Amino acid sequence: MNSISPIEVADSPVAGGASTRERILLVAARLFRYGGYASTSLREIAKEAGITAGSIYNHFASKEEILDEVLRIGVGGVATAVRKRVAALPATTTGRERIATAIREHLLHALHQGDFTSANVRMWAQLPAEVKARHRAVRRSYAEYWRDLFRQAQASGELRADLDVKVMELFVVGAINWTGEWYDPRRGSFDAFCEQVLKIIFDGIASGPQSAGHR
Amino acid sequence: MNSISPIEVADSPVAGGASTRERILLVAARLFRYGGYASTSLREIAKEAGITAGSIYNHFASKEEILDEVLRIGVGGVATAVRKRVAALPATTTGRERIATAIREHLLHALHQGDFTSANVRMWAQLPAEVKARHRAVRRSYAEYWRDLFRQAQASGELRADLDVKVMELFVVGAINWTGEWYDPRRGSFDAFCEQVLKIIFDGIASGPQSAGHR
Amino acid sequence: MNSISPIEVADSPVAGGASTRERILLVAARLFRYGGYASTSLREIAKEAGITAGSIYNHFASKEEILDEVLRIGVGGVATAVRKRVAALPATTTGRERIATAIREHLLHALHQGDFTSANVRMWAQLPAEVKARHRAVRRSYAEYWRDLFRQAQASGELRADLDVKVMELFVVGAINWTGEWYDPRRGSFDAFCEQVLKIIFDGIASGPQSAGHR
Amino acid sequence: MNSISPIEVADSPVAGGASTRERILLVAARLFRYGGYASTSLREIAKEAGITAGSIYNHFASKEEILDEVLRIGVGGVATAVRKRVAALPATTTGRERIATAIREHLLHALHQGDFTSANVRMWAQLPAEVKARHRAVRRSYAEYWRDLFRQAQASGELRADLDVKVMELFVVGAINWTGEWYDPRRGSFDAFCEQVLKIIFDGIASGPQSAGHR
DNA sequence: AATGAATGAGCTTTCATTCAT
DNA sequence: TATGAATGAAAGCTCATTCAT
Repeated sequence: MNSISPIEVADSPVAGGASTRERILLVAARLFRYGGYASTSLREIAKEAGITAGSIYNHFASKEEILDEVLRIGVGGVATAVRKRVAALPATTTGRERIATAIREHLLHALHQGDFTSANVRMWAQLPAEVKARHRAVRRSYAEYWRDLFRQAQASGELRADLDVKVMELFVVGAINWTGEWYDPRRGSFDAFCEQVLKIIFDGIASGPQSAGHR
Repeated sequence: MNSISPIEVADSPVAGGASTRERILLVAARLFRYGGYASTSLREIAKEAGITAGSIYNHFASKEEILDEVLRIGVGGVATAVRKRVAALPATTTGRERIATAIREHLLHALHQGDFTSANVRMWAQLPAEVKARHRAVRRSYAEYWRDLFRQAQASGELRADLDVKVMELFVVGAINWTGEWYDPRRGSFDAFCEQVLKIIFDGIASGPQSAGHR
Repeated sequence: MNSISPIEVADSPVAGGASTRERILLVAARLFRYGGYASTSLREIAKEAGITAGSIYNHFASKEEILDEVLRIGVGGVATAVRKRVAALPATTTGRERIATAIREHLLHALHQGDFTSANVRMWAQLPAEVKARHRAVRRSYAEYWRDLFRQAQASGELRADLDVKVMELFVVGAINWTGEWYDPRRGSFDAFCEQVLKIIFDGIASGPQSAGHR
Repeated sequence: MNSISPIEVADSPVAGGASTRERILLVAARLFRYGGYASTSLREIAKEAGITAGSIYNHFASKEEILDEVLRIGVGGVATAVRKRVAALPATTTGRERIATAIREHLLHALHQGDFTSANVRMWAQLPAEVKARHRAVRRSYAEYWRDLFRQAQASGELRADLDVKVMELFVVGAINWTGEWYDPRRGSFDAFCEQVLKIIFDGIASGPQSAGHR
């Protein structure tokens, strides 16, 4: 029923060339991102998509269906891209480099095709329970994917043994998701930014090799 | 007009002993946190505070004034507590330990008196511009405070010189703010959690002393 | 513009063989009957007729035109059938038997080709004034026809002289129209049912020859 | 929760003295009667009740709740009145006179406090299934009450033995309910009208003592 | 301080109707 | 003929806010 792949949608610009359905989704993602779900009205979405509110119903059965689609693309897009990129690495790639690749790819999506991903991150906590329920599986599976990356790297001795895998995953993925909220492309190249983030994550902010948290 | 200090409010339990005004704020913070601003109605707040919607206007001039108060307490509470705690450290304390202390105190607030802080974090990005404008000063000042902590520690050689101070601050504060979204007290003690987070931040997740991000 | 005779439509089954226009009418009559005019949407009619809403306008100029057609067939069908049947009676037929025949024929339509007739009965009172105005003539003429039947039978001494012809007509026709709302073919044969109704109408429900209503 | 007895409401005029809740009900009953449920808008009801649409929700939770109340009063009012009146008859009253009394009382309600009763009669068939389900019990119980009246009178030989009790009840009650649709008080006194109806029901329209339906 | 009824603007959604294809 | 997308006017309902009591 839904032949539009997440990536295609995420890639296409808000240009007039897009189909009405796509235009609605692009506009909705942006408005949801900056205004939230509840305070974005269908009239607003319609207006920016160049149609009237009633016409939306020729493409979506309800406001919630638009939300679902935006959420789906939000996680789906990143998850698919990350998995694909990591899978393409040579078999000899170290666990650490796998994680670095995943982080780079995730950042790329969160920052460059940001509306869907950011809308997802920002809205998630405040969505009605039933909506969350419909998307929990995909999210959980993506989280599990990351956890595996960490687990394997830890097992091979590349990651510290004194850290809980769950905490690492939640902290790291949460942190890089959140970069979308403050990243400013005008401050430097994306690649340079990426390397800074990777340094912090892998080696920390401290200069020396001291242990942290001692009192 | 506003005689309630942030800390008092943040400390007081939702107990019936609280004044009506305080009860409204506590309830509002919780509802804003989990449902967002737009989808939380005054009737809902009133109901949970044990009064009717009209009565709210005996304590606040508008819904937005409640929001303002919740936001103010949200940042104000943490900022004041962190500053106080760090200021109480002996003059000889290292920059690194100052930062560690700040992180611990911030986490304590974000996790244990969470509604105001979390509501703040979650809602911020989606607030109307004028609302944000009213609170930007406090937020900026708090961010500046952190940046100074980082700057000083970097100047004294305790933090890596190859990292941008701004990126460090935004990444670290963003990351610890976000822990409020996934931290689960049932998984272990707060102190243990804190130490894990400090380890990651200061020394990273990698086991060895390699440099990160090399390709 | 309207080449379909009422009877043909009323007789034809909902079979796929019917023309699109006929299918629309049959479906509309049924939906109007069970759901009323206002709450039956053109999309609903279209769907059950196997087309889309827009296509209806190739056959009817408006929803109201469909209504008009359904109403026309509703009274027209019964009226024509009753007149024809009664006219076919031998000249010697008594007034009473004429009325009995009319009742039987009317019941046959109201019960066996029920959608048009029942839709008519049920909707009439709640139709907008202008719609009613367009059909009042036919209805009035049919009512007048019945009133004549009663008048003649009363004149010939076959009906009681102490009853107002208008009251008789309205009461009797109203009552038999209403049978469509509760008649259940599973409770017995149509003929048996007819005879019961005729008994009540002509001779009443009382067993003896007492006068009614004395206090 | 609902302290207004059906009778009180049914009796009170549309005067400004009535409470807002009552005014809404009176207006709604009238509009439902003449326009049906679906095509009567809350704005319309509100306007005639002298308030705005939103205010209705201070008194009713939904449009359907108004409908429920109107329906409840519609059957409840008549049923209660009829039962009370018949119960007040001396024990020696004949079955026939009991039925006559019931008919008179029912007509009184259907014709003189007509909006609620007529709205009920007219709308019933076209109501959504769940609405009907909520009111079926009361209706059924009232029908059963009538059926008992007929049964007893038939058992005592006062009603013809060759008629089915169910058919009698449905035909008679349906017919007198329907009088509300055509009764015109300007044509004569209510009492005179009643007596005509009673004559038809008990003794039929035929003048002689012939049996009906012979061919 | 608190209430409950009222308001008016806004919301999502439905619908009859139009029209290019 | 039929379609699907579009429109604009409603609809039922929610909500922040006001105000007499």
